[in-house]
Amino acid sequence: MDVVSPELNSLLPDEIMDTEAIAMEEELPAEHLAAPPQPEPDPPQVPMETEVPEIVSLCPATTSMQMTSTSSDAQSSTSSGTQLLLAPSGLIAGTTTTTTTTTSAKTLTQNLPKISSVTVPANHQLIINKVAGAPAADGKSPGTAVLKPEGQKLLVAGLSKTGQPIMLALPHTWNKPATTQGAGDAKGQPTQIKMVTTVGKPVIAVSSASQLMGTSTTLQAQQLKTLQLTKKPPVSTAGPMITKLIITKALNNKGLSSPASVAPVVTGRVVTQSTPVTPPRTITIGETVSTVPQNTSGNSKVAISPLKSPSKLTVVSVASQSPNSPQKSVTLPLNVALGQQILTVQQSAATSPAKAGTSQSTAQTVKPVQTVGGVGTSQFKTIIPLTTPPNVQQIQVPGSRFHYVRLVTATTGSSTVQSGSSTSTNPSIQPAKPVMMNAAVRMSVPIVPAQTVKQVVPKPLTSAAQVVTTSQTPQRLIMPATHLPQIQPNLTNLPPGTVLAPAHGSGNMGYAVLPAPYVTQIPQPAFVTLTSSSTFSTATPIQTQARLSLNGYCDCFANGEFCNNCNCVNCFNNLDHESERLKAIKACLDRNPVAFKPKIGKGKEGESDRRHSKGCNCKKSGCLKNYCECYEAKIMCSSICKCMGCKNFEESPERKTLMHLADAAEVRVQQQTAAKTKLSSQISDLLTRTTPAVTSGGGKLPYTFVTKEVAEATCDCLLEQAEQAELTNQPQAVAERLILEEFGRCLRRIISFAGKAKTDCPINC
DNA sequence: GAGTTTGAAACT
DNA sequence: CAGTTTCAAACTC
Repeated sequence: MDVVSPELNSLLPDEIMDTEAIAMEEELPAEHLAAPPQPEPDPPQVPMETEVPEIVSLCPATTSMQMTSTSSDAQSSTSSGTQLLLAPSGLIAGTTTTTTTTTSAKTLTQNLPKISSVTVPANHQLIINKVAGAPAADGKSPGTAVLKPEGQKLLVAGLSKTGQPIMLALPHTWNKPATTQGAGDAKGQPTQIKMVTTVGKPVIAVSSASQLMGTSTTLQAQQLKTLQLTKKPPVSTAGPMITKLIITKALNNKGLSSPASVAPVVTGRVVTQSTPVTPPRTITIGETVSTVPQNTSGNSKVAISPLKSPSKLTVVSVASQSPNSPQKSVTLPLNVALGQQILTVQQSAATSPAKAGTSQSTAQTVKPVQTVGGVGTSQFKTIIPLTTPPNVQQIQVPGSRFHYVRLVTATTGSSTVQSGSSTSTNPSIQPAKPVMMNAAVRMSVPIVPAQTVKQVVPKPLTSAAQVVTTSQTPQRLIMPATHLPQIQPNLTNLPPGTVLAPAHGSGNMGYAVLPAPYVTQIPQPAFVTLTSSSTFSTATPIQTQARLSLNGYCDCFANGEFCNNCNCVNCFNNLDHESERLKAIKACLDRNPVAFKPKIGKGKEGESDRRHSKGCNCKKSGCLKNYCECYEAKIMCSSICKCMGCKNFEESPERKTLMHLADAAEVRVQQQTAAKTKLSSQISDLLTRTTPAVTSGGGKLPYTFVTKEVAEATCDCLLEQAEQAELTNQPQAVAERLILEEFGRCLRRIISFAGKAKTDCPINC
């Protein structure tokens, strides 16, 4: 079924729709770590999947994101991806039993490298050593890195609460970045992935290869746990490259055995994000675990390092609607998080597992979002699994940073099905929840800008996903009006940057990703549009005035955000002009594929080593004014800058002086502000207190002598006192005391004058 | 607050 | 790819 109407397709950037454009094989030749013994033609790639340069899905259950759909039109496979399954051999059979029907997944399981040993250190890390001689090392393509039999290690961290280890499959391509690193330990040493799950700041490190830039993990209640890792190879490579490692953990609810009794099977998929030149690559690692139905996952949190991206992402899973078929694996594409960092993953218990699938029409309440480790909540992204996953469709726009989620929640049974031609023909949709066209409302939700990662998420083609495509409408959240009272409050409560991602297949859970501006800007009433009014003004040409708000000059637009509280005039960068906005986005991406990527990226060193992605081009400012983007970002210019007369480098005395002065000025301003605030409150309080005490005199009250002039003079005295204290380097406590003493003297003088005035002129002079 | 400067992005 | 134009923010007065 089509998720995007042809009209909409025309509006979307090429990166979105042109699945052929991003052929991962070009730069990242498909490498099957566990290649089938016999050369097998790759199945036709699904458009959205092909956008992913490399998709590795080893675990059938977890690959449902791309392959769960069993309908005839379901996506075929992810064969192009490198695949490596690192799991005890005996567990492999269990994985095949779960769900997947794709051939690639089966073949993968047949050729999984065997793990020779599993080491569980005390720090919740699991090291898996691959057995030598794994069939994966054939080296299908020239660029293929080969797992070294002797030491390919996979370090899995963060054992789930149930004790199930999360294992990461490490495709041999993982080593590729290492080869280009130039580090001494790049070659010859076993590649090791470390995944340390700490509440505060998760760290995922890949030894000897590259540095991970960030991670994001989403756990789908009861059924899946996905983890995204972002890896960035050394800068020395041709261009910035970011690899995302997605770990998907599928939990089999029916499993009654103890958590420890069943070993998890891991599949992996790695997405490598790179510059336009370098196609992204994705590794997804999934884990199929039989667990106790109730919350095996509990509230597992995976903190992810807040890396370069200022936007952070919080992942919160909500109780899913009970799947009718627990065995059905539900995979949730987590790459919706894009470049955003996921800080928290909260996995909630399933509500009612035994509930019949057909009755799950009502949206369940979204659990409160839990945010961990961040201050600027406005920048946090939240992934909240929705309870109506079958009705959630996610459309991601690779490279565009914009991701769209279409939610089609179940409506009443009497509701009629959408007008679209595609859905009615699909028999699989019939049992699914029909969407009332007249009553349904749609919500437009452009999703989080992928700042660093070219998103690769297959179109949700599952039968459950309802297509209410009214031709020109862009990707939207579609919800029945009757459910809005339930859903909207949830959305309202969502922290900015909520991520709603769909569940596929039997999907019991959906996620939505909403950037903060999208949530905050759009008033809820405006957020919902009746589908009946499908006349979305797509034909409206972008007028001159509109262009002003939709070109790169607008920071909001450049940041992939809606304008909010801006001073723009005739702004088109809002939901009311979605089509125009999409056109503008497309135009921008056509001109510059990385137009929506953050300018400040990560350097080759640690996280703190940020640097401008393109470098500045300053000529007159010496890179010591805010004209310079590097200086503005408080980073030093790098070798890629083309500035002239640059003084923004480490040893620059001008820079040091400037920084020192700036710091001193800032401190001074803060102190003065604090002092003023405190004194102001004290004066106000004092005047309030003195009011009743002096009213009996019949004369002019003392505080009436505190005229504006007197108050200003008093403040001058106090400020002078503060400055003197500062100049003499008095401690703050002493300074405050001096100021208060001065204030006391001023007050006594005022009172004294008031008394004199009353004496001299008892009759209200 | 108006005018100038500046550099990024768009445009050619 | 280089030069020019446009634009909005930074900066100055």
